[in-house]
Amino acid sequence: MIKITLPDGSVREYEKGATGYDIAMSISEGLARNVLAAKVNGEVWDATRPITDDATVQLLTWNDTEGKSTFWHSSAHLLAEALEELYPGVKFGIGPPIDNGFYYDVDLGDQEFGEDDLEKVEQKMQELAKNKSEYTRTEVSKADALKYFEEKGDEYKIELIRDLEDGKITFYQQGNFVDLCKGPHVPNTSFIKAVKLMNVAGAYWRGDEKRKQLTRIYGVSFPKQKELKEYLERLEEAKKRDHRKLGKELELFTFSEKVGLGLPLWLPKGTVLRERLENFMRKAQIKAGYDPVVTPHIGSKELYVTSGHYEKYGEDSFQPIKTPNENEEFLLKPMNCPHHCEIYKAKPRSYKELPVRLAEFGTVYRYEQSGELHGLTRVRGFTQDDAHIFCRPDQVKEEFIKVIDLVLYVFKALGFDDYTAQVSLRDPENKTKYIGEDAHWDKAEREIQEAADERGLTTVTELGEAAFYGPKLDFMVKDALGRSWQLGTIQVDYNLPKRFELEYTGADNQKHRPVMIHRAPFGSMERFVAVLIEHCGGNFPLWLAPEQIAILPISEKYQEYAEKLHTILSERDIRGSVDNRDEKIGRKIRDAEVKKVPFMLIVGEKEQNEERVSVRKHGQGDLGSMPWAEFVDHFQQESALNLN
RNA sequence: GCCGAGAUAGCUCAGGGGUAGAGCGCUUCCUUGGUAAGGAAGAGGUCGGGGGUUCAAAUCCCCUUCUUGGCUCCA
Repeated sequence: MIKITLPDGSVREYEKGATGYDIAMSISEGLARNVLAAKVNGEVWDATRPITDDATVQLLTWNDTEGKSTFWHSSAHLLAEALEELYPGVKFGIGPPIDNGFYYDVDLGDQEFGEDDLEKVEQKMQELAKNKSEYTRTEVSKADALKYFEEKGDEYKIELIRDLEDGKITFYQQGNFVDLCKGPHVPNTSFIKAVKLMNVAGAYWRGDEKRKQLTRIYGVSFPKQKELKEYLERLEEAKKRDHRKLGKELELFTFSEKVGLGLPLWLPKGTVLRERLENFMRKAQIKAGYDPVVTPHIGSKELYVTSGHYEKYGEDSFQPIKTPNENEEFLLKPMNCPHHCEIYKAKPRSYKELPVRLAEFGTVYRYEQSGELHGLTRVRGFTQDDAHIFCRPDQVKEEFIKVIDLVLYVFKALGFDDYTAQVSLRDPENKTKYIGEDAHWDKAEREIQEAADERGLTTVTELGEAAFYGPKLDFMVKDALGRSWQLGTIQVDYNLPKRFELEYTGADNQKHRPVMIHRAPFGSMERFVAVLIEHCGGNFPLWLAPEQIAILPISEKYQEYAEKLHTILSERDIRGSVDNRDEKIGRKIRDAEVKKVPFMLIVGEKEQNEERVSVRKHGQGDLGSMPWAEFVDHFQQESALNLN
């Protein structure tokens, strides 16, 4: 007999070799039907794998993240089985579960595969699922594993096996399909009741663009048909919040082929929104001790040779522009920091004046691969809410913490509570990618982590994600479709001060080198606005709304009063317009609701005679009538709540 | 840049080898109204661009530009 400890702390005895499924059965049949896998001593196992020693066991169902990924992993195998039946000779790369479903990378040889083929594969998967084929696990020797795939002619699996340790290799088989896999899997294919293949994409083998591109098939699956339906509905809902769609509908921004790809044009309403945000940030920065500066959009090539950016990115950038006579080369600025370094150098600095914090809404231009451009989140010209802090080495951590506070203040003001703080460090395997001294890197990496800890941030650490000149702390936020974007960023840099020979005079009357911190709480105005649009679904906080009120006269008889109100409100910095179209009030209300205008002021005979307004709030309906002065008070209170 | 999908009226989209379609928007007229679409009429498109096949191409084929789902990249 063996002793099994369950998550509630209870201990039960079972026969040696009992499985997760057996344990579930002993609790309830309903649970047994839903068990997808079992976590045995912290490791996820098949629910059908015998447990031979005392263990702590947690049964995993669809409600557990690990249960879901087991389910999706098994679905990927089912996809592979279907593909093998439909496309004999297909070779397989990898087929893992992901956040929302699974994929399999396959090499279909000369056979063409497009989105039209997905349905056929989907049907085959459903057909195979009904066979209730068990996923069986076998341990194989490295030699046997290689032999199997050599005979099958699958060079990708062979490559994977070569990197594995003999004695730790397992195969899984369901139906006629055998795959190299460490598992675990759900007991059998009939668990998979609903499947949807989402799309096809190209993906380089092992993520290396120099290697062969495989066909990646993405799918999602569920234990119930209803859950698939709900998932697809949620996806539809999310698409309605897509900033590209709302940006067009709400007339915030546009693109023009003639202007160029990845170069956003801000429409009047989008500009109002952006300027509100900029002013908000300006105020916050002044309060935090920043000095605004302004620098040109271009800089001499020499500036970037000095900074090291030219060496690193010169080839992959917009190419230099030249003066007609002297042939001097200038670059569109891809960064603001070199300019700011020169501002720092404009006069001798004393340790007493540090930290110097130079802030600029600096527009930069970077060549991004055409396939990577995406709405406002990935563009070729964008404005950073940039600033560079020049401080003494002993001030780094304190300054870092102050910047974290600023970022958190901004996020809080805008209701961004669902973000991830990511500490991006060097790839320890590949230090040549980075410039600067080891000791500096180590100190900076340590200080970033300490600063994050002191502010209670939950962080994830990513190796190899650091900038080439220093480690950073990034704030990542997901868009409507679950894609992760970097917003705020804070980066320590020991490199540029050295390259630009920045100095300050210390208390010892000696020259010392300052440390630079690059930081941008929004990141870029473009990306931030994109994520903000999706975050609030186009229903902006009152202080940001491009149009805060719509004045709606019942008929043209009350237009004069409506115009008078408009003037009164404008004088009080309330943004809005009069809808004087020849339409009924119901229509005007509908249109203002669709445009997501926060307040509608309906004025007719009663209101005109008594100097009142009937107030209607977006999404809430009629709030009744009040004297216009009372509305102004109410409005100003509400818009002031948001720190602006 | 690479793989897949797409581009038809201002917007959202249907159609598909033989006279270019709908809804919304726009213009004009009627209507002067009370909390999410009043009525009528009208204007508006070389079907992204170029080439080919055909008696005939928006439709089929090739090239190209842009958009888009991914991959790679991202100072």
